[in-house]
Amino acid sequence: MAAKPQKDINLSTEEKFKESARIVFMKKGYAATKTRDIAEHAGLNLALLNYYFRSKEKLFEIIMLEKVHQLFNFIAPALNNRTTSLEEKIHWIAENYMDFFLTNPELPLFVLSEISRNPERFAKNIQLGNYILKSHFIEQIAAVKKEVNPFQFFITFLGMIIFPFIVKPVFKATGILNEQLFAQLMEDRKALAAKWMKMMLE
Amino acid sequence: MAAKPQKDINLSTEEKFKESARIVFMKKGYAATKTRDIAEHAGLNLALLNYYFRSKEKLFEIIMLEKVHQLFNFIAPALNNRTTSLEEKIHWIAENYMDFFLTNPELPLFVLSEISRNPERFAKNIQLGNYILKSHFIEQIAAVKKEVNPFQFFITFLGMIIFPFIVKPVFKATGILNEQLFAQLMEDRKALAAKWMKMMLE
DNA sequence: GTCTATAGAGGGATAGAC
DNA sequence: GTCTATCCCTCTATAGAC
Repeated sequence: MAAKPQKDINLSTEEKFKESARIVFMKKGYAATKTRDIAEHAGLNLALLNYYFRSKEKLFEIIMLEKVHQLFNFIAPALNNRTTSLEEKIHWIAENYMDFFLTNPELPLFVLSEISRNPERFAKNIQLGNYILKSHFIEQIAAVKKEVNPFQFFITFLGMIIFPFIVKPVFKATGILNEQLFAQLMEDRKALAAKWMKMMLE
Repeated sequence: MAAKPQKDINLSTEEKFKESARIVFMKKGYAATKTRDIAEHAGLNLALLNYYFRSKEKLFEIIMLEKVHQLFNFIAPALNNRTTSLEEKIHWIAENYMDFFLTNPELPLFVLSEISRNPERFAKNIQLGNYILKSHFIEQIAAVKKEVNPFQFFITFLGMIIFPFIVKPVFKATGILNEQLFAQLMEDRKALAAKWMKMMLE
């Protein structure tokens, strides 16, 4: 078996910067992040950041775009799988979205707050909106519940999964939650979200 | 009838600063806000900001505390009304929380993102956590659904109401939503959220 | 490619006149 | 209380040696 590549150590300088930028930007957001924070986190010289990325803004755009794509490219395809039934989709989404956010817990609040602070930057993504609105999942929902706007179900289902990750910091600060309890609740929530969603559509 | 007090015009200098600080901090967040932004928005001299509030940090703490209290002091009492049935609470909450956020649409994302960026500042609010966990609403939920942690229902119900306001900027940027459609969806959502919540508890 | 040194702008805060 | 002027530190970005 080949030697496991030593993570971080063998990364190129550029990759080390990006890796640190992901961590620091995600934690502090664009405005509160200093280029020095990123350079120090990476253990690299500050001047190199500008050598590789020209500016803080440019580096941020790279990371942000990457995170937005990571998020939407995971969420969107599941909605458009034309080979699965509505019930199958619901179970798959509840299970896999939850796992995705359990491994990327900071992603939703980061993306949502940065977009809301600077919406112009994302106005180009109009196709994404239609992609979701005209997805197979939405069609299937519309077919079983004609009276209600299917978007209402979609947003509720998404909220069941994502909202806990958004309010976690608050409940942690108030002492209601710790990481272990949260993980357990989210594990249980996979089945609950699927059950509730199906109930809403009956 | 007494003359209506002229809003804004007759405010004290201190109040004018606070009013502008609310708007600018809510829109940009702490880190991206410049004290000059606030002074300009208020049409006042920058030096006066420090005269009245000592520092940007102190002014922010005043606004932030005010917003957190506004949010939690609205949310919490409804949960502890011992004179209403579970069903009555559900209807009241769906209707009135929604109206509250319709008039304060930026509040949730502002409070949630600023707390998650600086959780230490709010570690003192431990009593709030227990206040919610031991609320009459949670007790009533636990009484009808013993198998599931009542917190799961609470977070879902809250998410049904708040989550749409958090993702609104994204869906606006992608062109799915405009303000008018959003308002209509939220109006419909009052009844839907109550119906779904009752369904989950049956 | 990587470093040191520093330019240059921005932004929080204060001194001091009125 | 309110103004002008300005201090001074921080932060982004670049020049230039190696």
